[in-house]
Amino acid sequence: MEQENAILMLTESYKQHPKHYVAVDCSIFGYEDGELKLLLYPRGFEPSLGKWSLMGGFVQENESMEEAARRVLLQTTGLKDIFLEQAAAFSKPDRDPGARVISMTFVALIRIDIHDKDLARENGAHWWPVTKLPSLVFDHEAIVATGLELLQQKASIDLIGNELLPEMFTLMQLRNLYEAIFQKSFDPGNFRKKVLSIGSLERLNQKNTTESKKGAYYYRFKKYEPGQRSERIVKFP
Amino acid sequence: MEQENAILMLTESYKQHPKHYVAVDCSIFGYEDGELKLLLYPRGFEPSLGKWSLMGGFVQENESMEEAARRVLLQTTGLKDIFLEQAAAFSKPDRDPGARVISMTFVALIRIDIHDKDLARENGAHWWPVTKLPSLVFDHEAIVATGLELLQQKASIDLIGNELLPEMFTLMQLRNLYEAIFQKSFDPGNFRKKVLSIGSLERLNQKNTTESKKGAYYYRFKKYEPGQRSERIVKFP
DNA sequence: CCAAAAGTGTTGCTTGTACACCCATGT
DNA sequence: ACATGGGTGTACAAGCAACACTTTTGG
Repeated sequence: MEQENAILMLTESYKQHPKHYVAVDCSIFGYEDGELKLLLYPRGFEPSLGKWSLMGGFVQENESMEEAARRVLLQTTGLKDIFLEQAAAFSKPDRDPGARVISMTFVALIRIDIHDKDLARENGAHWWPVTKLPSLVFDHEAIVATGLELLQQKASIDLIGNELLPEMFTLMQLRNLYEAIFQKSFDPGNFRKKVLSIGSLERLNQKNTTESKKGAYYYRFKKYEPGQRSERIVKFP
Repeated sequence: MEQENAILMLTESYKQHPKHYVAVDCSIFGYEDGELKLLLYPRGFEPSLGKWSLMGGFVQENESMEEAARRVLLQTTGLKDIFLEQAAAFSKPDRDPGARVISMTFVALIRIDIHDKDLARENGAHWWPVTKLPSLVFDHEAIVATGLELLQQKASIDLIGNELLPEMFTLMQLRNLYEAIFQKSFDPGNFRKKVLSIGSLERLNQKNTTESKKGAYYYRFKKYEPGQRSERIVKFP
């Protein structure tokens, strides 16, 4: 602690403290076939070589944790400028049996349809439905659980589909996404009214006729306009 | 990244990565004289010796970040078993000019009336009203802002007074606390009904007569009983 | 008596929910 | 024609904000 070594009062005073490996681990969520999915990798090195794992990497000297996470995302999905948010830190000394590694975890949301599938395949990546996850390395199951909670909390105030759905989507697709996130079903009529009342969606003049006979209007998220912040907050579920 | 060095496939593979100083910084909130206050310290070593700072410490080899934060809290306030929660990580490479330090930040809530005032005085600690904070070292102002947001969010679902008020308190005291946290005023009648509807307070048979002529019943938080979780969620503000 | 806080009641508005009901159309 | 999803309307309950009103008692 500081007071014990106040005598030094130098940059030197940092030096008596230990340094640690610091990693970022990303819970990468996507949405496909009506299911919320998580991108997992067979771990590429010991310990636990080959077991399923979140994608992660070590924080380098010249980068922040966010930058490290973006680097990892770019290297594994080919995507930049994606939704990425800090979740929680995991720091039990023995959480990684290979070495003492402190891990900051992130939640990323991506559109499965536009990520680089070749890059993912190269790394042995696989999309797992969140309802049927395999057992994971170390404490990664707890990390995912925390990330999923954050996602639900986020979705309950922000209307997040933008990050997970294609550019244009029907309200049924948005509802299915929310049902996948919250693992419960919503009344179609009420969901429609709730979601439209927020005012952040705009209806297009095209219809999707593949999922119903009548055809459903496509919607998309309005471009974010500063100054015109959404007043109305709607809580799910 | 992992795949580049899959050849190693050894614990050795960690070794090519840099290590970092990892610190914990605590936003310690208390409540006194109708104001929400933050505990600050004059920094004890260079750089920025003497400037106001959050209390922090470095994570040691054998402890988690939570343990490090609890150690810091114990050393500076004499309190253990207090409310402590992870907030956010701050990791810009140049955030601390003395060295590259990655900081995990925590929010702590304590009852000012029971903390060790001698210990605090010894370290030069001072309680500052959150509405009149001095300028802080490095990025600590951003850390406090994040912590305060977390506190407000917490208070808007959990009814937190337990951590900040004395054992027994009147509803007016609780309301004043909430007004200090949210920096706005609440209708006394509505606040009373809202807060009692949650069902986590119990009325005692004693009255406080110092703050009003009529006298107001004291309340306290019910002991947490597992199984009997509060169903009702009430949102503030 | 009066000011000030304690405590209760009333009213009207906004939301959420359950559910009925018509529309359009591919099979 | 009918099943399926699209889309709208209604009716009721719940929750909340605003505010009126009554109680108590020290000064």
